[in-house]
Amino acid sequence: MAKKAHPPGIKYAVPGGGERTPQYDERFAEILATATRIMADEGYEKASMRRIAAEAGVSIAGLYYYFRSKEEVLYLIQLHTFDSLVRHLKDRLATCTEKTAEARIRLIVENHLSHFLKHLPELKVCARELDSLKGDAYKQVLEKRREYYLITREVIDELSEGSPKQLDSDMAALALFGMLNWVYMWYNPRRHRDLKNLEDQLSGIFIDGVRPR
Amino acid sequence: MAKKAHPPGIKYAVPGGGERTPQYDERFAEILATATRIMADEGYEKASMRRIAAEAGVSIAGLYYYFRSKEEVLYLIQLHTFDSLVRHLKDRLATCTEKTAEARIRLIVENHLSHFLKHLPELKVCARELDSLKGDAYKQVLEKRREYYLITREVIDELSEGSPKQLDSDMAALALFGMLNWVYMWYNPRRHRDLKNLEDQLSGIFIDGVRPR
DNA sequence: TAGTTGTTCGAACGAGCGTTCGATAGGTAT
DNA sequence: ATACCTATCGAACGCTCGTTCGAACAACTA
Repeated sequence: MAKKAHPPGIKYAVPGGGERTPQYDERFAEILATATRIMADEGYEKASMRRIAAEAGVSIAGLYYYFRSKEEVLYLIQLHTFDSLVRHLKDRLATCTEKTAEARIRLIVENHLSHFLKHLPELKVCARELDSLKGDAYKQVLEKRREYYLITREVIDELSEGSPKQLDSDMAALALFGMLNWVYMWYNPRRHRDLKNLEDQLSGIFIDGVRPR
Repeated sequence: MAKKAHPPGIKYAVPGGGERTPQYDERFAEILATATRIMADEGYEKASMRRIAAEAGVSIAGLYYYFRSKEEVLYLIQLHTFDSLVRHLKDRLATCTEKTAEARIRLIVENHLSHFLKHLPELKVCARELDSLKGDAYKQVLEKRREYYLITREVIDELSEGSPKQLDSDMAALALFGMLNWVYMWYNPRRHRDLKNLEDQLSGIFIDGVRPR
């Protein structure tokens, strides 16, 4: 009968933990990409499993061979995206030769925005649907977000060291994420082709806003 | 029979344009407030007319005596909110004795955040559901948003005058709105009771980030 | 009193939703 | 040839959705 292809024993698949045959993984990734695009366009609630199935070229029942539920689809998008975001950031911070806090902030902004450009629908879904998950799935994603948040706040603390104004590094970090996550509301691939300029503008404002004079 | 209570001749009611009896207006406002709270909690798509009706103490059909459609409810929330936001801002800018650009930016931030505190659900709906409207309704709300945007950008231009760095005032304005509109994602009435501090932190970062040294 | 008008409602309609079930076809191993 | 495993599907279930219809009730007007 073979009804369940989902990895047994764990509630949800984790990145790199549920692989089967290469064909399975490829199809899985294809469908997930389609779902991400539709959820980015329409929002999580409005994106229907029927439409995801149709655009991915699979039947509705076929969809449930790869995913346990609609919520799991959203969970996987968010988990993969934040995981990849954090992993890249750690890599680049580790191999960064520049040791100044300013350079590190620029690296964080650059990492976030280049990820954003490369995975626009993913980041859009993550920014908009942060609160749509519940229970364990929410907590697991929150954990990844928190990791990202803590790394950033630490660099901000370093940057603002010795400043005469009493900067609240929590609020500063949230202000930075606000700038960065709001980008999906106005970013236009044609009008903002110069990614380097976008990075410089945003990190410039933030760094001068936080660093002591 | 008297089926239509909606103001005749215009597609949608405008603020101050569709008034009827005081009782009607009061009930209208009550229901709209309930709808706003639910849409802020659940999101536009997930907020059902049935739940809005139930929590407002009215039947489903009764709801449609006051509103033509669910989309009109969202439209009215956004229109009223942005209208009030812009109107207050203009008032305060006009009666502002301080003439420096810095003081004006602080005023914009203060106006935005105090509005935010006073109308938390409204601002939350506006920030999250900016793209959920279509057609004329979307355009009309966009017009109000644009007015708000232009006022802000002008003050930013003034503030950054004479700066050595080539600041893109469009991006700077969008960065500011990002900071401000993201607040609803992390703001906690208990943890951030000191509104003045929140205002100072955010305007401080932005002003020092934009102003020439 | 009879008629009009503003407000409210129960009940339903048609559509779409997420999800499940049992079956089927092809490949692989015994 | 038989048994099993993977991948896929058509069809349906039960439910909720936004919206509408015709009727009822109260209040005012002629």
